[in-house]
Amino acid sequence: MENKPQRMTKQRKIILEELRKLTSHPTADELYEIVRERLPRISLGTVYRNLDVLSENGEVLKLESAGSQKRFDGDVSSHCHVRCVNCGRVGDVMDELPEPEVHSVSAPGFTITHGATEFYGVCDTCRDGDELAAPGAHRTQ
Amino acid sequence: MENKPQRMTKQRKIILEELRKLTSHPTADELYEIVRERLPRISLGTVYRNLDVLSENGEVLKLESAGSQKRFDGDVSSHCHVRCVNCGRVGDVMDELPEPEVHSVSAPGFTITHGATEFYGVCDTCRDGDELAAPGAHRTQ
DNA sequence: CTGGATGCAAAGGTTTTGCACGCTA
DNA sequence: TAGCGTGCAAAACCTTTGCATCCAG
Repeated sequence: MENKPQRMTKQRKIILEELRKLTSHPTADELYEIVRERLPRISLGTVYRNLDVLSENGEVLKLESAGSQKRFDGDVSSHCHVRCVNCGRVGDVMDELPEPEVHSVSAPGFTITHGATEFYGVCDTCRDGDELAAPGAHRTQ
Repeated sequence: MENKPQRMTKQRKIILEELRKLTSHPTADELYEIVRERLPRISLGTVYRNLDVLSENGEVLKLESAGSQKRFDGDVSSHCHVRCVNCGRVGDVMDELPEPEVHSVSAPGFTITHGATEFYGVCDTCRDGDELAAPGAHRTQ
């Protein structure tokens, strides 16, 4: 799970570059749109395949904890995330927090390997009330 | 987000009852199969619709943090979860943990409202190596 | 050269939705 | 009785995959 990818293709290189430029934790198709400006003929499938490979190699983070649509993070260093409960956008938490103590907790039927602290809230775009600016948003209630 | 549902139909009542009986944090279709034993003519769409209503009313928990398929929890009291990184199953952590301190953290562009500690690991079924018993599982590597 | 990677498009899995009818309050 | 809720099926949505071709090493 930490072995380097076999081939560094143009596509893989540019996907990685663009993801690392961003702090926005894009979804696969958001990244696809961005990469497409440099590689107009790239396909969405290629973006998905590369994000898979890169996350298995530990070069990017696949944020499972992000609701329906997966999001990706080019910053692999240990840090916490906030998620907008309205639109799903993910942000970085600036402060360093201690990793949850794994050895002190028990869960029947599970072998716990690690823990994470996650935050929830509302992003500025959603707080300011414009539903249009929140992609795929539908007001909760 | 905390108003009671307008009507307590047979379907809604039984869905809630069955979910509260379980500690397994089922997916919508797992719950559908269970409820179907009591209401053979119920539809999957109804299960989804009711889980939405019930979670908006705070009667059940919708566990967004569960990868591709969503899971639901009939136990609304504050407790932490473990997630199997192999098959996605969710379990309860027995120990009480302090809620992360929200006021001490900052995230640009976000208004943080609450935090949660989440754990990851492997469930017994996956540890024991039988891929067949893990629904939809595919070994990571 | 060779086998991993790509583009394309189709398939797959999960969740949502339109519609006519049913049933709770 | 009014109008929310239901069953059914189709649609929508996100992600994965098969295949012929391409290209990095």
